[in-house]
Amino acid sequence: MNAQPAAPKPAPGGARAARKRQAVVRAARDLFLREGFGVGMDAIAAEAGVSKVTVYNHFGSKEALFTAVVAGALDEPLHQGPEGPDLSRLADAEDLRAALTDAGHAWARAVRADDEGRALRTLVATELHRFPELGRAWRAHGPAGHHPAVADALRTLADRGRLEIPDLEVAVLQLYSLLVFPQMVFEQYGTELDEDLSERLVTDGVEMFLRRYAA
Amino acid sequence: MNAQPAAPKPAPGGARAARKRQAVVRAARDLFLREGFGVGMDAIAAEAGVSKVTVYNHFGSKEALFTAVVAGALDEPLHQGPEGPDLSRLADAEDLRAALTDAGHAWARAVRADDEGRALRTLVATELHRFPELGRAWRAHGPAGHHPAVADALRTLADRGRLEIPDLEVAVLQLYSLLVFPQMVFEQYGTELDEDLSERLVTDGVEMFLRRYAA
DNA sequence: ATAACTGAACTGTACGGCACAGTACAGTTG
DNA sequence: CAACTGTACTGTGCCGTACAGTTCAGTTAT
Repeated sequence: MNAQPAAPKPAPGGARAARKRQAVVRAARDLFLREGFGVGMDAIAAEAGVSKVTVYNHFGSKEALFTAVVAGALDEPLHQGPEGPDLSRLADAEDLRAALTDAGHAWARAVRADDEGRALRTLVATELHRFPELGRAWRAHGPAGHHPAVADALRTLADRGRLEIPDLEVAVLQLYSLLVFPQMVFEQYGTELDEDLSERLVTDGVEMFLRRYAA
Repeated sequence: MNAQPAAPKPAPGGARAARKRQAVVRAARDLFLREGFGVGMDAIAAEAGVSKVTVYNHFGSKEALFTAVVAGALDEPLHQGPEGPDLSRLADAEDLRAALTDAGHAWARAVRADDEGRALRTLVATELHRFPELGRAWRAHGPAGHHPAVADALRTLADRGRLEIPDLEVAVLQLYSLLVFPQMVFEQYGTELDEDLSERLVTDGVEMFLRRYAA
């Protein structure tokens, strides 16, 4: 007698199973990001080098596969921010201007190089109304996710008397606005911000920020 | 003898035809924006109160309908910027800070209220690889579209000695970065920027801009 | 002017073809 | 023995078209 009469599906377990499952996840993520939710399951199975039945043995339906894969991609720390290390150095930097400029360039490069990030953003933005469950991970992936780390760095800088920040929340957003948002917005419009302009934006953005908040 | 043996389809002309056509366009735009390209032609025809054949008599295929409707929506001046008028006043304003703040609030409100604009952005961003023809209108709809007007306003202000702007292109982008981009980015992530924070962002953004560029 | 005529545009339904989600099953691999 | 494969199958949904009948706008005839 099954204690759970509505036993949906037992997910396969084992060494091979794990390998196949990972192959499916990778293929599904790539294709979903490139083609959107409209991609066929046959294509995913083929890309993964796997039978379609195997896909259905691991994930019970297309929607389950989609949410699992996308939620997983959103939670990967890679997309949360490969620019973490710079922040710890920022609070202790001697030359604050140089440190900020370096951080800005790192951010700009990260945003520009992150093709998967852009695809992920547009994909979730379009399918969000069909998969509301993704909302949580989605908002965590947004700018509010990086928020605390930058806020900490700025706060310690203010505590040490190197900056004078009346409204911390605003200052954090302004830093983002000057250094990363232009990259993100233009990237969404497919217009590549050329190297030179990007350079000028970062250095001048740092200048602007320091003129406002330097003690 | 038809001089054009490959006569594709003559689009219907006349008073009634124009009405029906407009009904189709409206319905298609609404449904495409709400549901994406996946919406069925039957649904569009039903929403327009029109037979499906009529749709195919006007636009020959689903893709043609899509490109026509979306390109039309992109070209509508409404989405190009309902904030035009403020710019002409900006150059002549006595109280520059107040004028900039007003303009910022107007922009913020416009971006926030423009649900169709957001839907349009995500829709085109997702389907752009399948309809490359939209690229032109798409980029014109982006921030580079408003660009010239703002650049003119800032240039005249600089010519009159009220601002000191070494790099006009950067200054324009910074103004956008501080006043509009935060709204756009958060809006894309579904996170509503609350009223108070938005207010502080605008006033403080203007402060920052003026401290950098005021003569 | 009113009635009859005319042709283009529109309607409703039904259908062909195709792609795709999900399943069944018999056989294979580790 | 559990997981995987390959193929073939069902069912469904949707694009695009065919066809037979109806509405509409304008022109001509009376």
